[in-house]
Amino acid sequence: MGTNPVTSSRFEASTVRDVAARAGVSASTVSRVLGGTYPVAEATRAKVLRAMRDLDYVLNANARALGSTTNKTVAFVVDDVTGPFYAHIARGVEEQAAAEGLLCLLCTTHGDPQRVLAVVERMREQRADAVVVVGGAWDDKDYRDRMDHFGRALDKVGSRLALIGRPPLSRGVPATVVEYDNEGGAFAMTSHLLSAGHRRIVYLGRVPGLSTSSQRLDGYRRAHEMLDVPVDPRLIVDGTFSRAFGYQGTSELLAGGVGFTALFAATDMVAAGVLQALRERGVRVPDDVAVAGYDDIPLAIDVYPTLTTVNIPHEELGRTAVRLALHRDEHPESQHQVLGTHIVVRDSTRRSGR
Amino acid sequence: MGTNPVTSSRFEASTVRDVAARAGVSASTVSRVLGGTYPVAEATRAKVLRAMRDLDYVLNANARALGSTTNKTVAFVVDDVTGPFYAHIARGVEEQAAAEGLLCLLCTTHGDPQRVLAVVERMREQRADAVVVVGGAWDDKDYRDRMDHFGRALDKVGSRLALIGRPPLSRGVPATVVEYDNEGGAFAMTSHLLSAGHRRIVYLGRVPGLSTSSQRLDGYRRAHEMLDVPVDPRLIVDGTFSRAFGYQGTSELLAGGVGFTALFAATDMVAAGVLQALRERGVRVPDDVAVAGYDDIPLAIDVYPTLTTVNIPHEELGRTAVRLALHRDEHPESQHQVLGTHIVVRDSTRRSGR
DNA sequence: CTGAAAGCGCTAACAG
DNA sequence: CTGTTAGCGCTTTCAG
Repeated sequence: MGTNPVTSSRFEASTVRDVAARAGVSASTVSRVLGGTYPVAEATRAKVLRAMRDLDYVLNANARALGSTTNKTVAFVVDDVTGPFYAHIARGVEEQAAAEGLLCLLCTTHGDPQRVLAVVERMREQRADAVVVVGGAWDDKDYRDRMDHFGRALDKVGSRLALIGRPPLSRGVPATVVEYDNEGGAFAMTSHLLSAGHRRIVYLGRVPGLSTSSQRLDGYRRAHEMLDVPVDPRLIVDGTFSRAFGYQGTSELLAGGVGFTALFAATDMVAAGVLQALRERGVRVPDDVAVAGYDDIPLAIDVYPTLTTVNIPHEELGRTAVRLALHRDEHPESQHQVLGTHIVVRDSTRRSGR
Repeated sequence: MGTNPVTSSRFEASTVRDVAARAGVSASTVSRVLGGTYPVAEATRAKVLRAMRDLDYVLNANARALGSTTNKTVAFVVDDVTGPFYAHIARGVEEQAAAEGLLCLLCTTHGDPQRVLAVVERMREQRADAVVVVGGAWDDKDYRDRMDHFGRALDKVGSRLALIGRPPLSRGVPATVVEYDNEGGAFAMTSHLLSAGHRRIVYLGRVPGLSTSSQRLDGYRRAHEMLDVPVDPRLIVDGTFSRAFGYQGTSELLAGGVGFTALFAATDMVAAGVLQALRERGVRVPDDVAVAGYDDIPLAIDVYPTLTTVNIPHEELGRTAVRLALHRDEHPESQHQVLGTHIVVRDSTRRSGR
């Protein structure tokens, strides 16, 4: 019974045929007990199982996938796994994939469109069951044409493009789209700020041409219109979704002399930079300036003060995208969904006095 | 040239044979231009390439993998992608895999040993080139036996077990191990605290039986011995690597009346909880209590005050593990490496006055 | 340089 | 219930 010491030579792995021979049955029978989905005499099955054990038989997934149309995998394509925003979506994707018995391939693109192309091509070769793409979408024609192409290309090999947090593609392009209510979240947050009496609210980190950004800004604007509060254009500051920009943008804002009592950061990461900049300049939050973020990543409760922000159902986005994409034939009508967002009020907008 | 509108029926994907027929050559020739690694007349190659384009030919990775021994994938097995600690290692793994032309499979186990077993089995079926496992290792025999088994089992199908941040397996078990200097980092940090004059340093979040934990505690102890500073056993507090424990453990400590001037948290996450608890009780950091963490995750610069911690080369761990595992035949001797750690001093231990 | 033929390991009709 | 017979799509000798 004792395991053999140190025998790490490269053995030929045993195959169905080897198992069949040892069990004294045919290869098909072995295949049948492997599949489990076919009647096999209990005695025979036992013999086969035993032979498998003895030979340490390992199924060859490639051989199985060949012949079938699917590879039992879903691909998750993202700029960078390192961002908490993406990491949580990744978890949802992985969990749903696992629940459906599929493996999850992780592909990063580092924002390089060229790499996205390569990745999609690679996934076609892999015959991935679904390809989930998440990350900012640019509102230009080139971009949409390319995504349209991906949708069709994947469909052609029986795979499926699934988009998270991006606007839908052209009509008729086969793809699954799961969005979250970007505009609504921004509207709710801005209303929260306005109803606390703020009249000069900075929107920090607009990224022209990025769908996520325009939607959030739309919400910001609509809330102002609702209450007939004019928006000073100088309050809307262009930038990027980064901590560094949050810091720098805030510093410049303070130096620039544009007055404001609240600051709505484009993302929580931006807000983290904002808080640091304010702290260094002795601006108190929320007493001097209220601060809000967007995304509700774990960081939001670790910064000081804890951050009021818009919650996005990260994991559910991932799970839903995978589920819809895999079961597209059963629910062809619900291939475009918009999940809800809601604000979470914490200390960065909660005023003690005044 | 206009793309055809909306034709999303399921076509039979074309095969090498289809391409061959259209190009007026044999399947082998097509295969040869696919491989690229064989002389083909320029004219022929052009014809073939053209036929591929016309037919939108897509290689079938499964068919290719069958026949060859490898699937061109490395698997990354982790408790939970969501933790920044793991996310950064994942990035290293993914990057190195991509650099070597391999795909990266993401598998999560949620700390369930049963799932690890299932995952490893699944990876054997996939014929993954390497299986990278990261996360705490338990110092018991059962655990080691199981990992030994995995190492051998993977080896048998031509794959490779790669461990990150875990102690090596039994002698002779084929596996790649990349550790980081846990003990050294803790030693350096504790020395830093001791040399600042602290004599009562809490170690918060010891997890009995977890290799990472014992190594860190060893470093803590060695630093004390070095300076002949006795360690009050009450200063070493058992717990878990979580934010929640950091908060709760600190609260109890403050209530318990055990005096201390510095607190070394087992991880940055724990430290985040510590800082919150201290702040709520009005204990000033670093003036009343200095706080240090371990891991140097991005969070460390977002908490207030910024956290002094031990840096771990996350990405390099991932990259190195993949590189070593894949090239094990070229460098059989260097299959166990220990990467360095170093402390990063920030505000949580930087005293202004006194 | 190119074609014909055989086979990777498994599954899926068809017959028994 | 079980064995036989064909492939799945690609690579790879082995001959031209």
